[in-house]
Amino acid sequence: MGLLQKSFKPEEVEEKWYSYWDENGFFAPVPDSDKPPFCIVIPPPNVTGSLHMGHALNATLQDILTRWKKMSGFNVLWLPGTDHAGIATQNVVEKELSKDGLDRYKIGREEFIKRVWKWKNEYGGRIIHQLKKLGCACDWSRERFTLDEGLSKAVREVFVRLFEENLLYRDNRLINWCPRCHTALSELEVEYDEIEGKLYNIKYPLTPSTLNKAGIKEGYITVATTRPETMLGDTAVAVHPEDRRYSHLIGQRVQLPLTNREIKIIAEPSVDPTFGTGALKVTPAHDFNDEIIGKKHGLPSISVITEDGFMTDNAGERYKGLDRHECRKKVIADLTENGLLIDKQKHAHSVGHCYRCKTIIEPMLSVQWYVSIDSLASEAVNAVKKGNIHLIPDMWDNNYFAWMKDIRDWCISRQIWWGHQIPVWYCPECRMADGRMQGDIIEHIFHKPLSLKGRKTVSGGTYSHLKSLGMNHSDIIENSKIIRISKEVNPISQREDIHECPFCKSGNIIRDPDVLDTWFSSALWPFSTLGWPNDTKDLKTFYPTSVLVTGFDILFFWVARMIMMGLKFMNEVPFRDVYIHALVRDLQGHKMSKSKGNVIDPLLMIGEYGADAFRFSLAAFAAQGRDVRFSEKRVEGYRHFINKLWNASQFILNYSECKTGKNVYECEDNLDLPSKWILSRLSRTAHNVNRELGEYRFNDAASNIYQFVWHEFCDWYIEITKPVLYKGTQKNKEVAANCLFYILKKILLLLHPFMPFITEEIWKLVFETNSSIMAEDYPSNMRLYPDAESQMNYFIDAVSGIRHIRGELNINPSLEINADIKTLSQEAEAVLNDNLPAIMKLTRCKDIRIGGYLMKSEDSAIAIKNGIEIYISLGGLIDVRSEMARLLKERAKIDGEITFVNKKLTNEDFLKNAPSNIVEKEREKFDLLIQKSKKIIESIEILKTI
RNA sequence: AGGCGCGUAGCUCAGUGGGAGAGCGCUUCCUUGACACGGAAGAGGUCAGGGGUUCAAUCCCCCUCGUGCCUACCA
Repeated sequence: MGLLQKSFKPEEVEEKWYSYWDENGFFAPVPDSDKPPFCIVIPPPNVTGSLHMGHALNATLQDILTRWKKMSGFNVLWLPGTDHAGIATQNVVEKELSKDGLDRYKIGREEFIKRVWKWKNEYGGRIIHQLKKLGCACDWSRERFTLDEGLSKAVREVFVRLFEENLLYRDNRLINWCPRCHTALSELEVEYDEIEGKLYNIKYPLTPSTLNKAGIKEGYITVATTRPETMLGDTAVAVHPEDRRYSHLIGQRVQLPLTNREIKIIAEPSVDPTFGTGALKVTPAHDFNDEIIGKKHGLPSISVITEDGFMTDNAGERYKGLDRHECRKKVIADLTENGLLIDKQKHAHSVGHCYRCKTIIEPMLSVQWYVSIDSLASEAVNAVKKGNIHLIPDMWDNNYFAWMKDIRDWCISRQIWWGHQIPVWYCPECRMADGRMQGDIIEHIFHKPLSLKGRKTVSGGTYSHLKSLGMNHSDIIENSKIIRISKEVNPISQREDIHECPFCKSGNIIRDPDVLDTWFSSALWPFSTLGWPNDTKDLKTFYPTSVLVTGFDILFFWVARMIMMGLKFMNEVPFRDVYIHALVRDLQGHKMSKSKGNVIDPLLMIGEYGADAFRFSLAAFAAQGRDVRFSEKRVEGYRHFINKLWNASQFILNYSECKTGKNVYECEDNLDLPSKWILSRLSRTAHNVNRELGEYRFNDAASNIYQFVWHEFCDWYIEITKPVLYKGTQKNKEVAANCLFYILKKILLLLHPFMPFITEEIWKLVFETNSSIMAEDYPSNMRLYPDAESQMNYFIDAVSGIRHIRGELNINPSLEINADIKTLSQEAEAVLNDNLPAIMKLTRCKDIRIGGYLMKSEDSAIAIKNGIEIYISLGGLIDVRSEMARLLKERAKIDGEITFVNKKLTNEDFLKNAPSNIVEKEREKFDLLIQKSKKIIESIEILKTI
């Protein structure tokens, strides 16, 4: 029997037990098991990530479920992995490159991807390592990565099938562009922040012909804008058709300032006449609303900003090449100089930022790949409506439905290199319907201008043009990047890489340079990780998975898309339940972020308090539907709980020679009241914990166990067994020890999902076994003793009654006293008589008489608890009456619990005789109480007559 | 602007149509043979405010205020 150390040292056991479990296969499901399956796929953290509070909460909850289900007779798989996190990872590696003065174009695509893999292999395992520190029971033999071979195969299969079913298309439209990350983003990847900007009022002069027609010499229309630089790409001014101020100008023309272009004034009902001047400049190439107006009115789109955020040639000689922010200043200056800027006002508006790098995004016209989402989305809505998927808590339903209703086609192409390259090829040699070569509209730009045979320098051009200059296919591909593949070009999508055009057999085919949105591969995660598109055993066993545990921040990014893809490709939902947990905030309720400096590092918490205490805290914090304000103080509190458990175990261990190992229920007749009581309480606790875990009420489950272990088992039962263990008969000792060990065992089992390490440690030490606690059954369906539970109340009332008086009278705990207890029932009297030694021990009484009043002296006091009257005698040490009076006056206490012998002081009496220093407020309070109770009595009477 | 939440003890938060709770903090007492990371006894709340439904409301409904998030708009 190993003796326990003085205190529990988490750092000494966590590593040991984790590798023990892992090496002995406790984390893996059993092949061909006939147990029911239970499966969770982890929300794959970014390879670039390191564990933050959100991950810690997320992983802890999954681990609790995993371990609980495993112990409850399920064949459990918790499948781990990481996400390649396209933009985020590419950014990290690009930053590294820039330290060496390099960029990705200088080293080329192939070399760059090699470097990212190298980075991934070196640093990508960090978060996995951290999950292990937390104790996660993931099956690491099944660990996946969104870019590994199998998942890439799944991605390609999905892409090609969607392509074949015409659910994918390319289109030239306005997208959110991050000039820094140099890629398109989906609308979800744009974060809107309110910023204090300026609203500029600018004069657009009417053209001479317009003035002539109107017969006036001078005139202008004033437009309001927050983005003056985009005026260089304006193609109209729009006013509301019923706006009287402007109705005479509809159809007329204005001179676009700072350019030599004239634009039309159009009527457009979506213009809000009350905003600004009521006249809107229309820039279809750089604003989403303007794009809609432009399409409606057949306006041209003029791009004035490049992919890098600089002004294009279209912006005019004076502005081309300027940074977009610089250009704004210059435009303002020029307008001011020309007297065209009327004024500028402060104006708060929200501006989109890249969710990866926080750069202001730019609406930009470009050709991208899209998924037609409507049919997929309606199936996904049905799955939740029909109850095939439950969102928990269900308040998310509305959000989900609302978002799915307004969903737009999903832009899935990204102009970066790290990711799944789109499995599409284009043949520049094939001809289009109109007879042109497709190469005519595939445009290249050279990495650096190239001299051709010393006579000409080219910086780029269309594929056909470059060929006509004598360049061959590989010259073009190797020295240039593709800047545009027109949407007219015919894409060829294939499951296997192709090397020649299936139509004209040309070997000069060009692969689409873009990669897929990271979320495209994550959308397949629940089935791709189980082996799809192969028909694997895992897929058969574990799909659909049981529950997805995730934060609401990726409900749309990820959860909704998994539902769509799961339904589309597996014909079945990817999971039954979606448990949506809260966000972890700091104590002030702010989001934790590096820039705010309020981040709490989970690993520091584990180091300071141990993984068990930290995990238990997270579980206790995880109330549904509310964000978590993380308080380190509470973690400290739960570390105390661990210490309590450790010490209780140590105490029990001291009496191991007393136990016989007999099943406690076999000798049921020998069980005393407290033992039956604690067994019954244990049973109830286990029942509640099982129910609450099943309902994802982790905090309730945690607090139930906490309450039971500390305030029932330790505070009462252990204390009650002490006199038996110290001085009891051999037989009584045996019964008590058997019970103690039995309950400790069940407590460890109940706690294991929450605190895996300490429970395994104590398990091994106390029960001297070679088998793991993980292999045991979770407590459930134990015997209840309802009579014992109610009878024990007499015991507890008696003890706490005596203690209450002692406390109120400040009787020194070392002082032994006498007590007389009068009960109102035979049952109570019997219960107290049967348990006298324990009661005396717990209350430090030298004598307790039950049934009569022995000491009705002036020097005694009573407490009344649930029908038990308790008198205690103090041996003349204290003037009880004056002491009581002092206390009562001091606190103006009116609950009637404490009073004098022979003269029960009711509330009414007390107030009648109350000294004048009892404030009027107390009297009012009392009156209110009387009224209230009278009302209640009346209403009950009424109810009876009804 | 619309939607979804939240407002309960000094702090962090549970909770319920009939008794107002936990942890931490605070006060008093106690080192008694598991544990001072402990034990015992306490103080402390108009359950945001107002109205309604009900015999009965902290809980259900409505309004107001405060606060957070999501969606949309923001020329």
